[in-house]
Amino acid sequence: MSTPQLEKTYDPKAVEARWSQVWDQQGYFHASPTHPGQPYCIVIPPPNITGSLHVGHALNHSIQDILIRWRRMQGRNVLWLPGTDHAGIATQNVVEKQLMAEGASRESIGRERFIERVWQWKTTYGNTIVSQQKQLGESCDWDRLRFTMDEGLSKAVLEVFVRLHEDGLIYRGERLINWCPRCLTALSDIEVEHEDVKGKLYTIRYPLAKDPTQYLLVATTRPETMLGDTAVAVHPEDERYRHLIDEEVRLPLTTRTIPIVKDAILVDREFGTGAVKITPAHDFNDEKAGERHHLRRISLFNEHAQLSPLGLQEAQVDDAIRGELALTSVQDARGIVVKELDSRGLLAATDPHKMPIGKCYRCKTVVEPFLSPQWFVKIQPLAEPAIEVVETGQVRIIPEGWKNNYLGWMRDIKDWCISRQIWWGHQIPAWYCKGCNADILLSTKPDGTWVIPLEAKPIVAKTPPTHCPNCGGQEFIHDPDVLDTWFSSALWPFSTLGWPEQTPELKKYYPTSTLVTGLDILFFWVARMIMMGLKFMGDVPFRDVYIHALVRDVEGQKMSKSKGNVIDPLHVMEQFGTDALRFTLASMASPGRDIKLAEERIEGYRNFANKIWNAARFAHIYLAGIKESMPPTDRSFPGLWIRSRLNDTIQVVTMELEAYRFDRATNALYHFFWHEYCDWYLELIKPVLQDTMHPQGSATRRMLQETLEVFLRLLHPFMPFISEEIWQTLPHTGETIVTQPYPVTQTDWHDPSSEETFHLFEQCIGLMRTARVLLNYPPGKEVRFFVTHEDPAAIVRLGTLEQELVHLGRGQISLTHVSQRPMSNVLGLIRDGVTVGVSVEGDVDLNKALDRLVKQIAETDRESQRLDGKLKSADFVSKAPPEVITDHQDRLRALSRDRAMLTSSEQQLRAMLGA
RNA sequence: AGGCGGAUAGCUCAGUUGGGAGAGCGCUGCUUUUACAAGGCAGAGGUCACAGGUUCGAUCCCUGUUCCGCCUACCA
Repeated sequence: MSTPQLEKTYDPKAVEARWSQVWDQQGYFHASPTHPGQPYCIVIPPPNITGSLHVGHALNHSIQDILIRWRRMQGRNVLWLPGTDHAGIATQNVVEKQLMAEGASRESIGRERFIERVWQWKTTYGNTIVSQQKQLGESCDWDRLRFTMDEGLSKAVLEVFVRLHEDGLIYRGERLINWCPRCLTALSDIEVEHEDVKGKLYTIRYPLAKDPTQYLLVATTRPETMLGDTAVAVHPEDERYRHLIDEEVRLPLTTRTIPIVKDAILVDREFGTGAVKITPAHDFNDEKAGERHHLRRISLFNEHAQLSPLGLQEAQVDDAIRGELALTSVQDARGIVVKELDSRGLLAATDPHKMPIGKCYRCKTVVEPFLSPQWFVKIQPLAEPAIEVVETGQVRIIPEGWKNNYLGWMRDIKDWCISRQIWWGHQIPAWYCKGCNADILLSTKPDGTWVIPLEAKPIVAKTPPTHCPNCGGQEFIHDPDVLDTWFSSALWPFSTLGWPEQTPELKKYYPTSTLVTGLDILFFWVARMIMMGLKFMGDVPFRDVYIHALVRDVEGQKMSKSKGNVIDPLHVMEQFGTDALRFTLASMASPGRDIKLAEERIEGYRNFANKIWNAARFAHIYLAGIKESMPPTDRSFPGLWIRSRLNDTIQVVTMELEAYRFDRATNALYHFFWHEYCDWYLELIKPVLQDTMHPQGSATRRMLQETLEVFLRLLHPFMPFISEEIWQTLPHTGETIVTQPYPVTQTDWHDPSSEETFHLFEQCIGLMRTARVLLNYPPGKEVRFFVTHEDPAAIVRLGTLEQELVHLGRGQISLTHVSQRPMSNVLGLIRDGVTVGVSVEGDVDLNKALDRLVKQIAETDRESQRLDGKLKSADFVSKAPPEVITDHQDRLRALSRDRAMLTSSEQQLRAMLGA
């Protein structure tokens, strides 16, 4: 419990450290299926164990924490389930680097010891991000922290794999897959990033077999793959080539001849020469074309993307260049092939050409289409129900614009390659009987890894088989591949809740409520969770998917370490406070727009935190006597007005949270507190508070205390630390703001009358202050004001505010009827019917005031003419709705009323200037 | 190539049944007054990208154009 003596500026560091510890120790975030209330559950998108908190996490987690704290305060049975994922390739890379530094390698220590090393690494470094999350104030149930390689989650993975296999939805196949020659593993389609590069388009002469003096011109961007061509395709309706169909060409640099086939799908007559080489083992389109024409697949490369001697042999490459080509990289091979074609007069042209290339999303190495046996998920049957639940709105995607993005991708989805040739991850639960597969299981790689040919018969089971059901053999080889990390992530919403066990948690919290994520993993993760959730739980994994923006730098560039434009959230939290960072991110989370984050914005909200802090300091000066909260009896204008505004703010914030409009919710909080509560309310009640004998004193102090306390609860999900810190110093019940009820609107707080009065008051004070500035009167100077209004009711209203007008206007106030206002030595300012006259004293420059009046008259005239023009239009009067016409008429009348006053005031000024 | 999004004040962005253009930051002037100079007060600043259309009326709805961004993709 902190003392009410608050420092002059808010120092977040000590406060944050203290409260994160208390919250955690007291178990306020602990969830239980036995708690009361409607369940509200979010599972965190598991950050990867090699990562540390970046600003994207900060945004993602801040939003979730806002939702979670808000729902918790609303009395829901809240569970925010944290965890991390094992990030197969990334983590393996990190540990391999460590080994390399020690002069060792994964291969040298072997699979078992390598995996031990990874676990060791995970224990030492894998929780970095978790402690950083706690620093951000995340109110996760940390007791339930999960990891994708945990025993329970691994059990779920086995269960899912085996059941999908039984259902025929997992199969082994030999197909072209994306292969990273650096990571030495397969990648799924979406783990490949496409990028346009400047390449070259080579046009090559393929001599006709029956007449080698004639050529077919073939264009390609990858000449080195021509060695593996098994056909050339032309369009069936292309007059240029129709006579060549079913003829053969001699494949340059080889001793082979290959057929010319017709293919309307592959060939675009407009592009290049209209003739396309088909290389089924090195291009995804060619693979399909090869199937259509029953072509042989010649795989040229080894796993390092070097030309393999075996491949060169199979391709019947000329002996003369085979030695030169063997074990060269793609780049080198290209040079050799092009040089060789050129020297033989077969290179017809080389043109610059822009083309897309695929890169590994983890290491940015150029990915090769590679022919190899892999495990796949047959995705179509899983995708169909996952499309339906989004179409019917059982899963809502917010903002809705992304829905089509999702549906489009899902409708065109391709089978998912789930096997990875790495060691860190869930090893595939498939075994091969040594006896049955004796003939084909002979080869092993240098590192001891078995190569499992496609023909091998796997036994898929949750536990290793003891004897072969076929031959009774008892020796087995475990499939060396591991599963794609996203395979286990796809089970996250139910595996973390205990599935396949039917735990109370699973029953209570599944389906979860909301998933908060960035667009970048909509396909990687969200789509797959929906498919797996429907398949294994028979229900959607979550009701709402909120997709937030990407955080970019001030210039709108993606943040990256190499560009040096990364904003480190921990540094920002250190500098400006965690609450400021959270509030900033929330305030910028407008739907459908990326966030350009600049430090100045965070500084601005640091100032907001400080403003709240100082308002609390102010309150403490006068709340010393109040030890417990009591219902306010304040019936004064400032109290009723601010309570009405607070009520409205509660309504807006709640509504915007329901709509996931964090930007608008924060704006409402900011505007209310700074520009209504501090600028007006606190200023208005100062005279009452400062007069210890004031009859309204007690009631005013209670209202001050109550409104501040309610505001802090309203603010808490957004700025958890400062709200807790201040709340603790105010009279309160309960031990923490974390579990207090979220404010709800109250009909008797709504007070339109005092809001209307305030509007009038604000205009009046505004004119008084403007007048002071126009006449260069010092702020402290006692000035005499004459306030009038055309509407007698408004004068009565203003009459009740005389004390307040005197206080904030800093001068004497005379409320008079319009006809009675003094006409000499007075500057009159007018706005919306309010007239404020200021006595002109001393030697002041009136030209500034005159300029303002002249300008205002011109504006008034312009607007009057616009309105008058509309009202004179027969079309407008006959077709516009009556209330719009009335409104126009009212505004025109008010303008001409103001104008009369303005010109009269102008004349007075001119008279004074002339004198 | 296709799809989606964006273009509003110097900057970052709000702005829904179409009817007087807003905020924050920055800027200018005044101001150290007892919650806060990380403050207070006042103020300047905008053909709502461009061209058409629908409408009595368009920042908003429709069509087209330009520019920027993102995603998807098999132009070899």
